[in-house]
Amino acid sequence: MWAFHCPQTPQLPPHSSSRLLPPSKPPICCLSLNPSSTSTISKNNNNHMNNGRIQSLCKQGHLKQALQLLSAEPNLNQLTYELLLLSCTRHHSLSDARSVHSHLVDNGFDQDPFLATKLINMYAELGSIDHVRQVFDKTRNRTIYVWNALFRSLTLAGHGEEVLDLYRRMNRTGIPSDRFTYTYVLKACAASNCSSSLLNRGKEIHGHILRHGYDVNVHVMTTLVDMYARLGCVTYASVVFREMGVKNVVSWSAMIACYARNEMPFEALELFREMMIETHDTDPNSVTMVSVLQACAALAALEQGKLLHGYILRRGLNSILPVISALMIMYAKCGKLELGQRLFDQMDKKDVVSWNSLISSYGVHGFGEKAIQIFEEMINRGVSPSPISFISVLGACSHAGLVEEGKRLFESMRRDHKVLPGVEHYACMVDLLGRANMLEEAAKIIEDMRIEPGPRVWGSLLGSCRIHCNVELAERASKRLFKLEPTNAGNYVLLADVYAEANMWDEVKRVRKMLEARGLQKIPGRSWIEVKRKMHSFVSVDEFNQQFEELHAFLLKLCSEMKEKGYVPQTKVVLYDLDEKEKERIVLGHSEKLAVAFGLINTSKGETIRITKNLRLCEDCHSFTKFISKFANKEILVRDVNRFHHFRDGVCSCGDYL
DNA sequence: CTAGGGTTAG
Repeated sequence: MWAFHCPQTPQLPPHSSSRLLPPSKPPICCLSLNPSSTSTISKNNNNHMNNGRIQSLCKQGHLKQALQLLSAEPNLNQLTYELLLLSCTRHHSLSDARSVHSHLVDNGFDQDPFLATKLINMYAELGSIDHVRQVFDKTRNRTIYVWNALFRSLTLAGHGEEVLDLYRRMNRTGIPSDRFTYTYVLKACAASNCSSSLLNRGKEIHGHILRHGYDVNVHVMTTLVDMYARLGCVTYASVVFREMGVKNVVSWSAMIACYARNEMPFEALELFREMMIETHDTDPNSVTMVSVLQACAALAALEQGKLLHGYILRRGLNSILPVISALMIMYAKCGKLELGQRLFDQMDKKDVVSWNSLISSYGVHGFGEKAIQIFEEMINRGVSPSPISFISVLGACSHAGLVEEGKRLFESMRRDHKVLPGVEHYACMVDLLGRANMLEEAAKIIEDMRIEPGPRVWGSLLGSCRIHCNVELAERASKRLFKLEPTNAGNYVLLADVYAEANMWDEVKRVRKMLEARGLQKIPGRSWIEVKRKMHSFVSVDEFNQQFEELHAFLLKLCSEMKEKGYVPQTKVVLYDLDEKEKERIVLGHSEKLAVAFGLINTSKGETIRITKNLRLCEDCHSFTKFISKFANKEILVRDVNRFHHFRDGVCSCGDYL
């Protein structure tokens, strides 16, 4: 039904329709106003000089002098006000903006929708959202430009929900949206913190877009892909993407980024390949490369990553900072820390993200002291640490068990660097203390938090409780977590792990029932390995895999040999109360061990094995792999869902903190 | 006044 909208083609009136609006006349007469034949000019003749002088002072950046003329000049025209407002924006001066605004009000220009748009954009730029709302509220003639300016400002300031409410209001007034409106409201849907109601709003807007024929607009459709991507609806995103008639490099990049962001790195690489093969006029650019590199990093696909590096060099994209950061991280996560360091050393310009990338590179490899050292060097070079610098360095402390250093850095962040701790930082601290078995202190940190502890924080605590088998605290943390993210299966599994460790089998059963009752299930374990530039995939106890028999026999033999040398299967990871032999059989069928076996058979002597997993590495696979790295003298790299393990000579870079 | 990207983590 066309309740409030008329079906219309997206052809739009030129922006300047209301540009030369005389201040006090009602807007209706302005719509057909011909800019070249208006009374405005003759009216302005007598002060034409002052307008001209103020305008040129604005253009030259002399805002203060322009403002001095302003006080003695009541007859300014629209263009002069526009230039004054732009100049205030450029000078970041809210007080000057206020005085130009009130001058404009005094002279009856405050109902000019063109200037209202400019005022809104200016206040948004100056960070004063209250003034944005005020201008909007006082503007009676709300053209689509005025609405769009409001939506844009509120969206950029993170007031997504408010935009969606206002969008409803606009629809009720009967003003049709244009292509800009759609991009802003879609962004507002995506920018708000994920909730299912937002997804419904997004779908509703999607419907409006189709009904009004805007599905031919590349910008609108790309934003739609991105919205679904950010809300985690990969399927919707890909349907929209596939049905787009015209795609450009931005649309392709948005879809590739969607896969990379939603833990589907395979699909990201596959789509990239498709883009390379099937499009003739859309070459990937630096933005595309960044997402593809992330996918390689997630898969620890070093060979693919090296090919991309070559391509980046050939295309001359190798001096773009985001590309280099992404390359550094890719190399680090593929176990080639020194290659990332070399890239860093060769950069002639570095920004804070380059530094952060290096810090976290050392962090994931378990080199905590080195990470701190780089962090300090960054500060000494005059680069201010960002919130993420602290997450990176605190994460590194936590991996390396550097409790005191971590505390010291946490205290310095607000005091010395004016960085306010966010939930992520608290999560790092909880992790740091929790891993070091200072669980009470970790719980205390949460109690003392001034902001609402999110799922990350409670998740850190639960994770630590699992390591140190603290049933009581684990129950407290999971209670909160089940409320905050009821559909995250991982939390239930963690709690069940704690109970199993404590031999509380009835409780294990109870948690499993909770999972089932909510229609959730443990995600089946899956591992990938790159051999000769090809990825091979394994599922736990995968009888359908053609090589399963061979691999399983190989593992059985290996296992018994290792047992003689002291390997003890960690069967407690099996969450069923079965007998020991059966448990051993189950853990030996874990996908990661199949991948390790495949790697041992199919790689040459000095070659590193690189494996990726969709879940956390289980304790048995971890100790098994540690053992093998010594026993078979193999370097093995495993990329977890949330961590990175570099096994060498019987030890792991994670320091046994899974 | 429109669209895509870097560093983080249980």
